[in-house]
Amino acid sequence: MKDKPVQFLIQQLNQMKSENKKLKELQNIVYGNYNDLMQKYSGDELMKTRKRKAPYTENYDNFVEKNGNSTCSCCVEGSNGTPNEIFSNVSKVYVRMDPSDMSPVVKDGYHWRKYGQKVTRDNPSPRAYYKCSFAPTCPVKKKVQRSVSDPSLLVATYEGRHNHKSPSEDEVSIELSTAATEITSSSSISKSMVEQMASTITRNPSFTAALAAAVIERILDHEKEEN
DNA sequence: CGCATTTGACCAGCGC
DNA sequence: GCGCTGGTCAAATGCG
Repeated sequence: MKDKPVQFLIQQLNQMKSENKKLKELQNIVYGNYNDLMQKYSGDELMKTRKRKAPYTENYDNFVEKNGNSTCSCCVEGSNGTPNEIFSNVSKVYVRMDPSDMSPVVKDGYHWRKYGQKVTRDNPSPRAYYKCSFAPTCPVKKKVQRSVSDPSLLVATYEGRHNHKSPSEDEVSIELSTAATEITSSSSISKSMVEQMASTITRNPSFTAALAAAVIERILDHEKEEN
């Protein structure tokens, strides 16, 4: 009886490892695309194409199509500590939304305060501007706008780095550690309870997005350490 | 009543 | 210098 929840958690762990492997493959694709871009444009040429000092590429539709990722719920792009400063501290997250859900909200586990909205020239969908409100000193901002070619795809552009942990990351770790404590300290825990807990966590869109955000953060931290 | 959101005004960068 | 555009501010408004 006691082994079943443990086996279930091991199964979940293997599943997470599998997903982690997929994320690594995605990361390699992103770096490949990034290197292609860097070869095509020198930093000066890239800046010449910018009306403003936008520190990132706008060509996210090409990115999605290149990877044939039309059904993925979440894709990431971005880099840090690269030789070219214009790409630093900026990342993009692509979130496919339910077509019936027209609210331009990306659930990524952080708390955001909307401070502006603007209709831009190249996209009829309004662009929303958010600041991280979880920590008063957190400098992170994000812009959220629907893709021109695919209105069900939300493009969230993050600028800066969080100087605090993700709230949802805390929640998830608390839930997991609580489950682990209960499993090891009690033999009466039911399998259905564990399954329900795992199901609740994995079906939560904010968990998925928060996981992606956490992976990006780890990658950026790793790169920063290497440089 | 307090907080978050909305939205028009304002500012700054860029091209002409 | 002027107009266009993206980004930010802050007063007004809405909601729990």
